[in-house]
Amino acid sequence: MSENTAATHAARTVIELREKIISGQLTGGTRLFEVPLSEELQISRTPLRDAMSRLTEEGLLERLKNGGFVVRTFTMDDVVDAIELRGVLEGTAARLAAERGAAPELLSRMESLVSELDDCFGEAHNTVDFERYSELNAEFHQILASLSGSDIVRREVERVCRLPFASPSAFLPDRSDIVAFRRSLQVAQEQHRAIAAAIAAREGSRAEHLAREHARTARRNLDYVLRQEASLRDQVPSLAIVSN
Amino acid sequence: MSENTAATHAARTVIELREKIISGQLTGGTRLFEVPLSEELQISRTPLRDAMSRLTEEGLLERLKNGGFVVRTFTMDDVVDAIELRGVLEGTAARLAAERGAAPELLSRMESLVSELDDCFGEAHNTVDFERYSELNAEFHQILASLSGSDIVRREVERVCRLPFASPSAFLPDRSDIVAFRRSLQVAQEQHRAIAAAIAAREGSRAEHLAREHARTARRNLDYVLRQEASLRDQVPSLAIVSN
DNA sequence: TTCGGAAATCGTGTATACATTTTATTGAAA
DNA sequence: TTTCAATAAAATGTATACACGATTTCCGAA
Repeated sequence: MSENTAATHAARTVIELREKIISGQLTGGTRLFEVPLSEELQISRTPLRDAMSRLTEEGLLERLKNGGFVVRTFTMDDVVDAIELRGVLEGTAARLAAERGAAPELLSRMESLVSELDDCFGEAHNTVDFERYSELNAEFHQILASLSGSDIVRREVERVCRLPFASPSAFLPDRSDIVAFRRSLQVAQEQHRAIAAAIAAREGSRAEHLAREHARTARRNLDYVLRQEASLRDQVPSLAIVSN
Repeated sequence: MSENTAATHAARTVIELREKIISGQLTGGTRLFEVPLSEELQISRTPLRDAMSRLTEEGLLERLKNGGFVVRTFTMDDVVDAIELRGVLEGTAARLAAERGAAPELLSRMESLVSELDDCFGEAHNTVDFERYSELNAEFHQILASLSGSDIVRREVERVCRLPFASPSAFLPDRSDIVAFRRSLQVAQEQHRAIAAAIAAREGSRAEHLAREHARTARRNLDYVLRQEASLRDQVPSLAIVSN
């Protein structure tokens, strides 16, 4: 039982339904009928509709033409495209930050994040503090989204990152025993460093293309999961939402 | 009774509120209180909330932390950034269409649109069929969004275009007597031709940068309106939503 | 005067009954 | 058998009453 202590029924229902969709319990194309679902969730139709509407804003549901909601269907192509799109948008955030100049506090925070990320790699070859890396990585990307000072750009970057498989943390490999994965973390960290440096040096085009390539690290990990070790797929929570 | 014959009260209210927001009648930051607004619109709170939720999906309203909705505020910086973002996203659509290959029917439709757009320019120097140009231009951009075959990309391109000032038709100048405007139409049309050619030739990078530059035509027109003839601003409907 | 807190007010959250539309079913005629 | 229309059912649309929470107001005490 999830001890879900949100203020309102609608907010709690958003969390419950989101969890069921992301986990694959509610599969793409499933229509959500108000009456049976509200009975199952033990709330009335009013907060349920509110919750479904918010999940539509979030991109997890779609409205049907003549009323009603369905769970949005995501294919593996969508995953690839969403990652590409994150790269494009983060690249734009990076380029604009470089061209227009980044806020000094944010830029220096980004630079110290790079140092802290360095510290996640231990002396021994295959020790990495994943939990810490993951947290810092999330903050790095969040700052990148804000760094250009454009609300419009930040908003759209954060929007695409809300899709579970397009999030910067979606394919962070948590198994340092796989050589390819450990190396990809090191490559990604070098990209973090280069992105921060390019922005600081006002090198817009370089910053943009670095950020794009950085997103492709996620795609590379995805490809590895799918091609090299298909059995891994079921262990990647981000992919539970994807239709087969 | 309003001439607005939508099926449901909610749908009609979406249209009414959208119109009031876009026209500047409801200014950014205005909070929409449910009880008085529902009385004014002569509907109950239920369809009103539904309508406001849909307008939030559309990006015209925002949800407040403790409930309620406000009209989203747009600054002139937001207009510039949204145009830039449209360029980035249309550029991505163009690049992917080139790299992955465009559907033949769509590509040939795009090519014939280029021809039809040519025909909008009359023999005489300053005659242009604006209405037809505007329609064809809208279809060109709609096809561009779809041309990569990626639903994710198409969806996000169309999303940013939904902001009234970021639409490809937002700053189509309708006065051929102003030399700078007439020339900008001709430049834009040459860009249409080049974009279609680059996609057909599978030149991804060229297609991307052409589409970006094409969006900057809108920005150039915007700058002209603001700097050269400030008095024009009130005549541009797309800018009514922008705060002063 | 200033601060704290109780009470009133304002506004959204929720449940529910009923209306309307959409979709499915059924049966008769071609 | 197929098709169409009438009808039943299912599902969403809408109104409304009441609950709850947040905010503001106002009064009394320090």
